[in-house]
Amino acid sequence: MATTTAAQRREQARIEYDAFLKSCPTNQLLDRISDKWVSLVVSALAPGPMRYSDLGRRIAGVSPKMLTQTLRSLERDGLLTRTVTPSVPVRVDYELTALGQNLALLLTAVKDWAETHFDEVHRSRAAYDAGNPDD
Amino acid sequence: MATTTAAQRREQARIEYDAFLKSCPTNQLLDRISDKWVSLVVSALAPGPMRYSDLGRRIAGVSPKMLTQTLRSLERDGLLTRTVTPSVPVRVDYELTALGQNLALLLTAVKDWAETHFDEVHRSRAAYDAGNPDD
DNA sequence: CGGAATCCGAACGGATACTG
DNA sequence: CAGTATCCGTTCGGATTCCG
Repeated sequence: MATTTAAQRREQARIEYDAFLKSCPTNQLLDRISDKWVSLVVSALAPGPMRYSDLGRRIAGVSPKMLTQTLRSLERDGLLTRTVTPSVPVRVDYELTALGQNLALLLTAVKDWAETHFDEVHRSRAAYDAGNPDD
Repeated sequence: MATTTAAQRREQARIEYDAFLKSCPTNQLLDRISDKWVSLVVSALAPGPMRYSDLGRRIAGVSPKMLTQTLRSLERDGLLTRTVTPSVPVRVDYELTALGQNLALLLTAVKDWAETHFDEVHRSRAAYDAGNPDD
């Protein structure tokens, strides 16, 4: 019976471990906000409310699918509100909640960091690549 | 010749646009640091240097592949240094650079935010899901 | 110990087309 | 205008195996 014990133990460990990971709130939430589109959307909405197509134009490179998907998840997480105005052409506004504004401060800081230190990173990259040309 | 113009124009626009995106430093770098493993590794290394296997144990859930991959990209970007000590069993230490420490402050703040506000987010999620059970 | 290489399923994400 | 639905290539990332 020793033939299956190792595999079984590993499987068992994997299951328990998986449950542990799913129960770890930080990991979950961190994974959610560590998303490219999340950063961009939240940063874009930081100054004030914006319409769907305005967001699409401002963010540049986002597909309708990703934009909607990101907005939905942010709405679900209570980071922004979605307001539908049933005019002749429908109008939908998105606005950060207090919680969202809170997060925006952090993400904007990260964005600023990226802008500020990009040249350093870029130089470091070039130096690294010069050392390992065949990577 | 109008038959191909539309497609060609779209293709052309896509190429130009792609070049624009690739030339946009912020987007690039933001995408890089908006990574789950990057946050975790940088946070883990914030207090001080750590060995490869210590990182693997501390981060919990990272595969050797992802850990190495993340460490390599961070080293390439000049956010950490890799020091090999050729002992009998090889020993490799990873340590944040000044730039890495700098980023660590921000990412740790984000991590703390996630821990602090998780319950709010979780409640919001439950409420949202209650309203749209068949999503 | 600290990786590198490979395989492979799952998920991400873009393009397109259609709806209300 | 503000999406939704589908297709489909690309990437992510875990498991496994092997090397110095």
